[in-house]
Amino acid sequence: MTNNHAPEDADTATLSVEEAPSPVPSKRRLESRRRILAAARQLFVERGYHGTRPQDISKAAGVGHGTFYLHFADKLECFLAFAEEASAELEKFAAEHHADVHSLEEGIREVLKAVFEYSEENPGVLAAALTDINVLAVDETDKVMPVDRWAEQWASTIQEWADKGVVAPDTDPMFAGHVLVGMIRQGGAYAYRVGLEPKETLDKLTRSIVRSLTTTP
Amino acid sequence: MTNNHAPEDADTATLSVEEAPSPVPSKRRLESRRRILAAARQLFVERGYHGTRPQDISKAAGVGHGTFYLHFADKLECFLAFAEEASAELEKFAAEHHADVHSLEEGIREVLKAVFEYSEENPGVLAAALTDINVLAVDETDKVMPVDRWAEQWASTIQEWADKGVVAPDTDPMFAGHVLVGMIRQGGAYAYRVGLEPKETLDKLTRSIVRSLTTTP
Amino acid sequence: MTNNHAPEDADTATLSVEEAPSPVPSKRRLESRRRILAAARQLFVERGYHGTRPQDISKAAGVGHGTFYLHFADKLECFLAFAEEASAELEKFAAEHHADVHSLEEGIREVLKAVFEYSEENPGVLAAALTDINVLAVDETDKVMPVDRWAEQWASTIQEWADKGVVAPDTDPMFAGHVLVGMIRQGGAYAYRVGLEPKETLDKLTRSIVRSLTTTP
Amino acid sequence: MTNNHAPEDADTATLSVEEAPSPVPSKRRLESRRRILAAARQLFVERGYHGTRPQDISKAAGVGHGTFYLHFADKLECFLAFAEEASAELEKFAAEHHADVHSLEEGIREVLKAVFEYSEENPGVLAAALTDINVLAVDETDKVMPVDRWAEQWASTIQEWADKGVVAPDTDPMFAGHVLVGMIRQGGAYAYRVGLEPKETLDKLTRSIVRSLTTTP
DNA sequence: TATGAATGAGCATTCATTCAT
DNA sequence: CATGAATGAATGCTCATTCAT
Repeated sequence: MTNNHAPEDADTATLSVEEAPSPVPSKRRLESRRRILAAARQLFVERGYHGTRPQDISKAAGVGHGTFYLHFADKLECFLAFAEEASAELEKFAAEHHADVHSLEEGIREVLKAVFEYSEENPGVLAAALTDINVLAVDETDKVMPVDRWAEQWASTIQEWADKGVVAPDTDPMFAGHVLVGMIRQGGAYAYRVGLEPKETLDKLTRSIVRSLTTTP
Repeated sequence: MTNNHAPEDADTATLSVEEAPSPVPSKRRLESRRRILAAARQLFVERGYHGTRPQDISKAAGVGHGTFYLHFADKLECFLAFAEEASAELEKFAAEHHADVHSLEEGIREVLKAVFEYSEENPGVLAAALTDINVLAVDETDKVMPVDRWAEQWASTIQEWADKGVVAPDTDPMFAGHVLVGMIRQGGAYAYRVGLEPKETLDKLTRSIVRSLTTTP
Repeated sequence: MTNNHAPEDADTATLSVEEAPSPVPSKRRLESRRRILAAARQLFVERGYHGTRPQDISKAAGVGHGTFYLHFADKLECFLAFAEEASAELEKFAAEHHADVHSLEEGIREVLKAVFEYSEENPGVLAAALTDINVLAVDETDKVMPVDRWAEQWASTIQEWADKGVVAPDTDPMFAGHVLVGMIRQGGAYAYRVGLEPKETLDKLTRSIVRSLTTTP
Repeated sequence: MTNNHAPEDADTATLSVEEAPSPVPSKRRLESRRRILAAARQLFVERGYHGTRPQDISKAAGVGHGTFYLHFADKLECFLAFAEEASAELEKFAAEHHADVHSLEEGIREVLKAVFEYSEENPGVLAAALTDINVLAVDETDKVMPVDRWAEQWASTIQEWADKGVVAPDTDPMFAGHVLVGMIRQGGAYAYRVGLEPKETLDKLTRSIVRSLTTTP
């Protein structure tokens, strides 16, 4: 079908003789994609998925409308790329802010702090990126929601803590990861909406999460 | 609740002695609304907000397309009515399942049990009804999301517990209410997706929530 | 005029035994019609033909929506009844204001004065009533436009003047009647829009019309 | 004139060095617009504003429905473009037919002749183009009606005559311009409807107009 | 005679995507 | 590799009119 983007999933492209898919994505091409993603990010955050048209993105990116489809198979793919990007950024941000940690509480607080700082520097980005996929498109149940990937990351962190014995032994890391993401999401949204102090939000959320993971003997 | 939307207030200039626009909403009218809401519920659950057209609802309800707009000003109003309905049902369901409760844990478990039982009897309804309003329509920020109303209900329950001294004194009921809804939502969705046993889900969620609200001395 | 509206076209109703069309239009029926027409007048003036729905009229009249069609076959018939009413009113108004007239100029001035006074007492009514029928409905070419009836009235007045020899002998009364209505319409609309003094408008229009009808030897 | 309607101003945030949205409106684009306008003209004349749907225009123009909205923000804008076009055509037509003129009567006769000839070559176009804006859309009072622009053109012509002293000194050019348009409109419509000879119409109308503007000492 | 709930063809408009250049 | 004009199925909604009560 389309040739430049995705469809051939790594292993399937073997035979095709003509059209080697340009192994070195020319500088111009990369620049286009960068501009489109930047514009998409801004618009998805400002107007939401349904309020943003591919045309708007192209225009804001300063490229032709057709160029959009040179880089993304459709609107959803573009959104997922945006979500991915935000996710990666957050992870990097969190990694950089990883102070030395001596307790569970400190660890959680550090990560949350990174999340909130990222959110302050990139307002609205997380909220937009975590949008539920079911609401974006019907019958796309195969695709993985960004929010779930995030939960899985938390799960593995919790697993590490479990290995160290700092969380309650009856904790199911995967389940806890998802629950925890729910806490951050809903709690963060509420705090933002009512204008709660970042410090206070951090305190309250940390406390809730730590307690939900531990049991004092 | 209100549904007789009246685009024109129409004080009608003339004398008009009697007034009273429609004090008794006629059996036929009520039946229409009932059918439309029932169809809307089914379709919103099956296909989501964006996958459901007013026409589909009307057709499924067995009424004319125009009749839809006799009862709801627009699609969003219809969705909110559906969400409201589901919310009320859940509340009633929970109230009925209120066993005698002797501890915080027992209390939370009872409510969660009601929620999960309701969800089993009405699969998908809660997930649909809790859909984020920002994703439904752009610039409808004034409207209250069902999920927030639910959080507020939890908040008042938590407040009662706080008055009894069974939750940690440093608990902010409103914040905790939202956090708790996040836990249920995300945890419930995860459990449903991976097919976790209801009993197990209930145990895990109850444990997480109780811990998040208490601190053992 | 019409009461059971159109279907039996006066001469065709001879045989029908049952349903003598209620030769004495009950008081209630007349009252309904009166209310509807009054509401129609107000709305047609305020919002124009296309901006007014039969429902709006019924509601403003304080009658059921179906009642509208008990009195008028359709919206257009209702509009024409309104135009007719306005036309009759204006004629009556003009007749009452007929001072003794000793010259053509005086005669024209008197009629115009009546028209403007009527317009001041009934703002917008004439403008609305004179609406071009072609703009109201497609393929209703058989119906007579109010504006044409008005032109014909002017024509017969001009004929009288011609008989008295006060207008130029080469005047075609019918043509002149229409031209004159055009002058009043467009001139009046302009004067109203730019807020010209009534006195001044009257002077200017009278002057133009008198001149257009006479030739000084 | 302007037609590249740009719903979003879209300063596009990013750098964007080149700018210039579409300095040369591509041949294809112009051709599309031409076809749409031609189709619109035919349909507006044949069926009137309310009898013509954007879909009909697109279909008749042989373009997709969406293309219509690529060139006009909405139906009204398309109609106004049509009216503008007709107006410009008429003006050009009149300018070309400007014979040497030695008297007011001759001048008026020449212009009217041009108008009637244009109307004969383009039947119905003037009638359609002069449609009252209030009848097209409610609450668009800001837009200038073609008929008013025409009146203003007449006004300036009358002003020129006044400067030469060939019209009565008490003439208000602006008012007279509007009155005169009323005469042409209504008189022309009447003549067309009853099938008056063009020559005769021209004579009668010229006579009326000349007289309305002059006073013999 | 009156009602008002119901109707459904019809409307103006949008937008994700394609394709000729 | 890029463009932007073109597309047309689809959408949410209206409103003149009917008809069961």
